[in-house]
Amino acid sequence: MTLRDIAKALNLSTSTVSKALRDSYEIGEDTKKRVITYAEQVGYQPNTLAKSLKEGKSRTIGVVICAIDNSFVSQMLNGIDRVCNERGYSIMIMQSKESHEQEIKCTEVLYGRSIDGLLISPACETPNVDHLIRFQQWGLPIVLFDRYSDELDVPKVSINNLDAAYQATDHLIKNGYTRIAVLHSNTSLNINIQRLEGYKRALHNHQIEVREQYIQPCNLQSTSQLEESIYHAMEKLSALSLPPTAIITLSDQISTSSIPILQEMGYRIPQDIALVGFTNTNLASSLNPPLSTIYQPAIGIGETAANRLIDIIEGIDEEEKKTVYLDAKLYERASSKRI
Amino acid sequence: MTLRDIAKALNLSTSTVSKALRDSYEIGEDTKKRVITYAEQVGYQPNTLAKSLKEGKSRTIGVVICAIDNSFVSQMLNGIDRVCNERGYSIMIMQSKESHEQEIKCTEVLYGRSIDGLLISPACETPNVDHLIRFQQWGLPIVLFDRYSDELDVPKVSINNLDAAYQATDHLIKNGYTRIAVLHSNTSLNINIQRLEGYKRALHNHQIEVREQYIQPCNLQSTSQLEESIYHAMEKLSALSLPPTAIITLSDQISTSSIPILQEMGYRIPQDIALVGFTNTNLASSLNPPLSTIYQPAIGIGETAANRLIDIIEGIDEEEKKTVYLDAKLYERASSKRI
DNA sequence: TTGAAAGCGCTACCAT
DNA sequence: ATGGTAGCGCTTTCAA
Repeated sequence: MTLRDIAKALNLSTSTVSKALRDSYEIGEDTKKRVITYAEQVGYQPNTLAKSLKEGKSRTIGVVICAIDNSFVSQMLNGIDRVCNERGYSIMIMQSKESHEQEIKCTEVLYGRSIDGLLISPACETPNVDHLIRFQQWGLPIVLFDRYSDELDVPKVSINNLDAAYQATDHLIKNGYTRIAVLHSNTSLNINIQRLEGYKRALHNHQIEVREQYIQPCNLQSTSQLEESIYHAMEKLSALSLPPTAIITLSDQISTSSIPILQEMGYRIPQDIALVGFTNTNLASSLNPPLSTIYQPAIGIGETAANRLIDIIEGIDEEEKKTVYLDAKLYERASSKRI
Repeated sequence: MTLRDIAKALNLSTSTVSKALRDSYEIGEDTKKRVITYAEQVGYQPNTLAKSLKEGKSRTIGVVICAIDNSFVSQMLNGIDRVCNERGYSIMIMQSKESHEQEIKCTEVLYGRSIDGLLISPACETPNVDHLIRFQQWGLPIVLFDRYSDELDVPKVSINNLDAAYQATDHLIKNGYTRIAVLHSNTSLNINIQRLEGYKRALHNHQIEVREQYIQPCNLQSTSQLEESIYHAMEKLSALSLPPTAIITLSDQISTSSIPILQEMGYRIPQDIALVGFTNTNLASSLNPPLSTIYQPAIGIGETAANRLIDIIEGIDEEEKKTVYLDAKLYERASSKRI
């Protein structure tokens, strides 16, 4: 059922029908009524593809994330989705699976599908943004969310990563822990660098020496590689002459994967090792023991990023380059209590 | 950068360029090379919109789920995504938020966006499928996954719901529990009916009377309503003259929401109340106590559904109406151990 | 107030 | 082997 079909049936021209359905002032009330009634009756659905092609915009936003099946990520997507629906945009989600190559493929597919803008949280693997710079030069609006890189001059939405890691570390120190290790994402993405910096700064402010052996990278490429790398990191840490008495896991993926592994390895938490994790799972308080967490405003990150991107697309953004940092929140629970 | 731009630059016609890029036998090798080289050099990206409009297919699949931020759902989406990527389709995901009205809106938006097919897991609210029947009559291929309704004559992919609930109930009975309550999704969707049926059949096979007061509906509309309804259900159950000694939660949403609530209400698990939950969270074994679960092959459900839908779209499906039931698996953990 | 026609970028048919 | 052209469904300008 197309405009032409309606036009033929009502003995009108397609342009009249088009205008009538868009409630144009040019069309008489009676004609409008006739058209609208008929269209409803036959269940006319405008062809968005044709409209998009004609108008040069698709009202579709591309979203690239590392993996969809992660509580933090899916909450951000929820925020993005809410805003996009509200403002009349559809989203096309693709997963980079932390692979740089895959990420490039995702962006190319999305660009080919005429997205009006791109929301992307880059893969950990190689924080190279040449492909994004190319798309930016071609005029594609881009907003980075959660993970970001300073190499790309676009709006960014994230949290106060330094502060979040500082809070976690400071909390552990105040609870009597001084030998604190971190499990991080092994990427030079800003988000990771900043979190490591927050960790170091907290140690420094408490006159605690930073030990490089306490800083262990994890491999996020796949679940199995992540689990393996956490296992190896823990083995390395426990083999140290001064093994750590506390651990901070710097991402949701690492946190949720670490918990079962630590338990399997026989660590008692917090007696053998205290734990604070960056994670948004709503099961944190139900874990054994309840997990102290750095909780990020995931929905807010998604909403803010989507709103900013659409603002840019629609040309109503003022300070478009300013990065927005939301606040993460520390929830103190038993996994990091003073012993 | 369009075909015409390339054609102009190389002094060719658009049709020649089009054919050259699609490696047509009609085009000479040298011309092909010239075109391909130039296209790569200027970073030509074909306009998928135009292609879709022309060809009458978008290579896009619409996916409607209740909510994206749920471990089970996001795992299914992961499976769908994998298959779609592999087979050259993009997906457009929309959330019904368990609202029937919202679900209709989702399907209409997706249909308007010229999807080639629809993967849908209907909302709990009102299992009315008239809108789907309409789309089906208009020729839109549809596959139901996870949740399904017999009212709609399309391929379905789910699990052996009756068997899954039977397993959970049987397990509890064998561990000595006879007063077993269920928290269910309050929907007449097949999936829920079947699970309740499995529960009843297990009781029956063990000569245990089915008490209707033990069967409590929950309201999935929103997180807060869900939590409230679980709370009320538990209050009702504990007020009974013979309160239950075990509970089965019949969906991922209910399971993950129940755990913190039961703990807050002061129930000791399994001493005061044993628990078996339908859930795919990978934190089940890390909970306090480790949670016995019915684990569904979520990725497999997604993959199977996506493959069947694409088979239908591409006309290579044979037994297209047969429903596929995958097996769920019971993991026995401490939350339901014999006391 | 209504209609004719061009054109968005692409493919496919038919000429050359 | 290459090119011209119609047309996918829509919006928009200009004419009637």
